[in-house]
Amino acid sequence: MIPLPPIADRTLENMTPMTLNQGFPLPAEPDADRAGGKRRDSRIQVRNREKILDAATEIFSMYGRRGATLDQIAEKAAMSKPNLLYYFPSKEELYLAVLRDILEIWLQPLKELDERESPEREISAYIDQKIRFSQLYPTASRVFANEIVAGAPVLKPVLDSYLRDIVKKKARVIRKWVKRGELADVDPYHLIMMIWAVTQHYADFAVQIDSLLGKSLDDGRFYNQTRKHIKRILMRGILK
Amino acid sequence: MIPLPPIADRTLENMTPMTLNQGFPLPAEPDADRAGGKRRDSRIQVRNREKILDAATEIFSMYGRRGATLDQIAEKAAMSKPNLLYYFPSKEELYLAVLRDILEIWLQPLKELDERESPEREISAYIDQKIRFSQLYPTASRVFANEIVAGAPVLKPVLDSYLRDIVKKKARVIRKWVKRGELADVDPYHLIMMIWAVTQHYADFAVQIDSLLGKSLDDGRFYNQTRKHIKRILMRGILK
DNA sequence: ACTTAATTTTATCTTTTGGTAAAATATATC
DNA sequence: GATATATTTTACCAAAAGATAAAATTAAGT
Repeated sequence: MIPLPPIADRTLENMTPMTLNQGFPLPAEPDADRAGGKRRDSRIQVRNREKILDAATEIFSMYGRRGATLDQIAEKAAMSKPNLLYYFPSKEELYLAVLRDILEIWLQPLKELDERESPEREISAYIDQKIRFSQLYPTASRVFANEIVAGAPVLKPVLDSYLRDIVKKKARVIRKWVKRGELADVDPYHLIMMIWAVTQHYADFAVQIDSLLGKSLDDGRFYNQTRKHIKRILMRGILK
Repeated sequence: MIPLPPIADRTLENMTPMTLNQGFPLPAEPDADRAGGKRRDSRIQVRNREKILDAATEIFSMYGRRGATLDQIAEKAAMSKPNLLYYFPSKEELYLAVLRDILEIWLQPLKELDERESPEREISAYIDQKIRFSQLYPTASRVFANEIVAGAPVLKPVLDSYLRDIVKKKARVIRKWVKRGELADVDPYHLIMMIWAVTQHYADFAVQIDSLLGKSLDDGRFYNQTRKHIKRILMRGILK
């Protein structure tokens, strides 16, 4: 992951898992609670689970939930398939674990839209965070995209409940800004969709962008140019 | 497919395959040219190939190139697997055929950007065409999205050559508008990306939109609201 | 109606894949 | 250093999946 100077103090990187994990709606792992005598979280456990999750993210991003194979993931994680299955009991569980991790960081920024601040500041910060996510976790973004494009076979319940509620709440915030006359008369939902679409595009369709421009968000200059350009057009489009 | 009144005379529907097929850069099927004695294009051929392509589009859109299985496609097309393989010699060939069909209609609208017209008119028409594509061919759009998200394993060469050239040409058109002072100082490439991202989003992430809004582009009212909203924000963002 | 060619079905083969069993090795604890 | 526990490897299995062969059926041309 490419370390770039944080844009604001409200960055994805310095959020603790604790913060992120609050109220997360995917069924949590049974976790074989520590009371059961088994020591979890040994150094080796942590390291290997992480290795596997990284490998899985990459493979799932390229081949999708069904197309990815445990053999590929195991190879990328430099371990045998049964060894991998020692850490995650099945492919489906592994996929779920990957999605859980992604959603944690994907959902966070939206929650922070604060009606007490100006829309200019808040929406600008939101766009920053979204595009930063695209830069920091492009493969994760692609796994997510793949899941949604495929019809959200696994995430549908989450979209229908959790995400729906958050977005509804934030749509109200945007509507308030409009009523206050701080924002042009935009539909909150379409605005949010637009921001998602544009920012995620640079991660999800990275190959295309690379083909057309020979650039990626890894390139700091391109990253900033993209960020500013998106913000310029969108902000112009929605501010009064 | 939902027939809606055409927006302008320049619609996707009334373009002939002839028009679309010009210069298309994916290796064409061997086609066992008719000279070889074998009659092609019997009624039954045409009907079955179409049935298969439709089924394949749907299955590939849900499971991706690797995740889709011939059994699923055959079932959806209501024929046996060997029978399917009688029409398309392999899964890979079938996937290619599907992509070919999609690209034909996907690429067309961009080619029509005309510098002699006003950017207001041309970009507006372009957005219309793109969102119309999302409405008419959402599953096709998803197959394409899947291919790109997966890293364009099959289409990469096309992106690197054909698409690249078209986009470069059209970027020049946009740049000309900017120089003439008819358009704000926008980067042509980012503008094109933005239009793609926003318009395709409504097809590719349709489940998400359905979860959040309970609507889809099939709904004529929603279609028009979306179209106008996108155009309002984008046009405001880029016009002088 | 008869013959030829096109289409479809049945049976089958091989490879890939998710997953298990059990033995072997390494690690930690006393 | 012995013992228990955690981790890894090897060998394997059953189901799924892409593909082929060849027989059976249907349609077309005369």
